[in-house]
Amino acid sequence: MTADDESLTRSERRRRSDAAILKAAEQLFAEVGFERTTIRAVAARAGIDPALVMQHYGSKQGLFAAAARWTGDHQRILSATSDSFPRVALDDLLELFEGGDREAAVALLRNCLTHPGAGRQLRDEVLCERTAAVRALLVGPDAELRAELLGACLLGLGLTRYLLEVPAVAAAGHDDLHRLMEPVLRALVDPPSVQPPPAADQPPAQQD
Amino acid sequence: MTADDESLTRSERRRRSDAAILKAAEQLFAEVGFERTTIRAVAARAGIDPALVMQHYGSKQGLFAAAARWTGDHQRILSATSDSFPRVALDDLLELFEGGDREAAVALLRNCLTHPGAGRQLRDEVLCERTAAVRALLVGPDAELRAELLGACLLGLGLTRYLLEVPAVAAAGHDDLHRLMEPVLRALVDPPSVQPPPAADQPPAQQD
DNA sequence: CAGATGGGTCAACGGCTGTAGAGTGAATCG
DNA sequence: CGATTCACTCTACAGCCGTTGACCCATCTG
Repeated sequence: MTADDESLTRSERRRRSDAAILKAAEQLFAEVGFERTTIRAVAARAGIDPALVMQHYGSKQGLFAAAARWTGDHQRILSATSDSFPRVALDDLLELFEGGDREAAVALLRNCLTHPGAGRQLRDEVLCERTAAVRALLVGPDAELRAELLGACLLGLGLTRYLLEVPAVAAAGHDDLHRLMEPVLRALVDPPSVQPPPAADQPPAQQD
Repeated sequence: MTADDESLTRSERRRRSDAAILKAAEQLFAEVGFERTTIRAVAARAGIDPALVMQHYGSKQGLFAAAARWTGDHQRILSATSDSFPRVALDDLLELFEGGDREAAVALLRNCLTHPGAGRQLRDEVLCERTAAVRALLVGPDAELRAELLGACLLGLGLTRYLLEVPAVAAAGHDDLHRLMEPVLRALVDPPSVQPPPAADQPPAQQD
C-alpha cells in the first residue's frame, strides 16, 4: 500500500495490515452496511488477501464488532452540569460526526436497525449507559425517561443530518443547530412540570 | 392456508395469494430487514411457491417497494394548527405504530439506513414532503429547518421506542410521552426567538 | 365439450458468499 | 547457519441466494 513492504519487522507488518483491514472495514460498514460488505471487498480495499481478514478477526462478526463502535468520549458528558448539558451534548455529537474518525461511529449507526448486535450495542452502551449518567443530572420525576428521550432526540438529529441527509438539517450550520436544538433539549432537562432550580419563577434575572 | 382452496374463482385466488405474499413480506422486511429476508422465506410464510412471488412482483426490489411504505395519513397533520401540532403529530406517530397495520411502516423504518431506496423514500416522501406542509404552520425564520428538526425528533422517538426498544421509552405510557415530548416539539414550533402568538396564558410580559 | 388462459408448482442454473486448509517464503531465533 | 515461526497467499468447498423456464391442471371461453 505505502512505499516499502520491505524492511519491515514482522510485528510491524502485522500491525500495519491489521490497521489497514480495520480502516477498510469501518469505511465499508459505514458506507453500505453489514450485509452488503463482503470480506473480499474489505480485503481488496486494504490491499491484502481475503483469508488474512479471517486470520486476524476470526469471522465477519468479529470484524464488525471491532469496527463498529461509539468513538465519542463519555467523559465530557459526565462532567456537564444540568445547565450546560444541551450545549455540551450537541457539541459532542457534531464533533464526533465531523471529526476525523467518524467511520466507526457511522458504522454503528448505519447498522443499528438491521444488525442485532449493533442495535443492542447502541441501545445498551450508548443510549442506556449514557442515560444512567445523564439521569444523575436531572432533577424531578421521570428522570430516566427524560434522559432516554434526550438520547432519542440527539439520535434523530444525528441520523437525519449524517445518514439520511435530510436537506436543511444536513446543510445547517453549527450555530443554527445550537440555537434551535438547545431549547429542545432544555425542555427535557427542565420540563415544565419542574421548576428550574429552586430559584425564582422565570423572570429575566439570568446568571451563569 | 384457510379452509377451502376449492370453489374459488381465478381472480379471487390471485387476490388472495397476492395479499398473503404482501403480508408475509411486510412482516419479514419489518422483522429482519431487506437483506436477511429471502424470497423463499416470504413464500414459505405465505404458504406458496417462491417462483410465484417473482411472477407477482417481478423482483425482490419490486416486492420491497410494494411492502415498505408509510401508512400514516398526511391529512391529519396538514389540518393541524400551529397550536395543536405537537399533540397531533405525537398522536399520529403512536397510532401508526401501535395500530393494526404497522408492519409496512416498520419495514420502511427498519431499512431506511441500509437500503438506499428506503432511505430515499423516508427522506423525500415522509420527512421532506411533510416538512413542506408543516413549514406552512410555522412562523418566523428557519421554518424549513425547524420543520425538519421536528421530523428528526419524532423519528428519534419512533426508532428508540419501536425498533431499538430503549427500555424506558418503550415502556412509557402515552400520557407520559405527551407530557414530556409536547414541550419539546413546541420548542421548535415556537422557538424562543419568536414571540409565541400575541401572548395569552404565558406568565406576563416576557421580552428580549 | 374442446381449446385457450393463466395461476401455481417444480427443478435447476449461475453467481456470490463466508470460511477452511494446505502451502510459501521471509523474518526470527538458538 | 540451520531450524522454526508466522504473516501471508492460493485454491477450493459447501451453501444459500435471486431468478428463470418448462411444466401441470383448474378455470374460463366459444
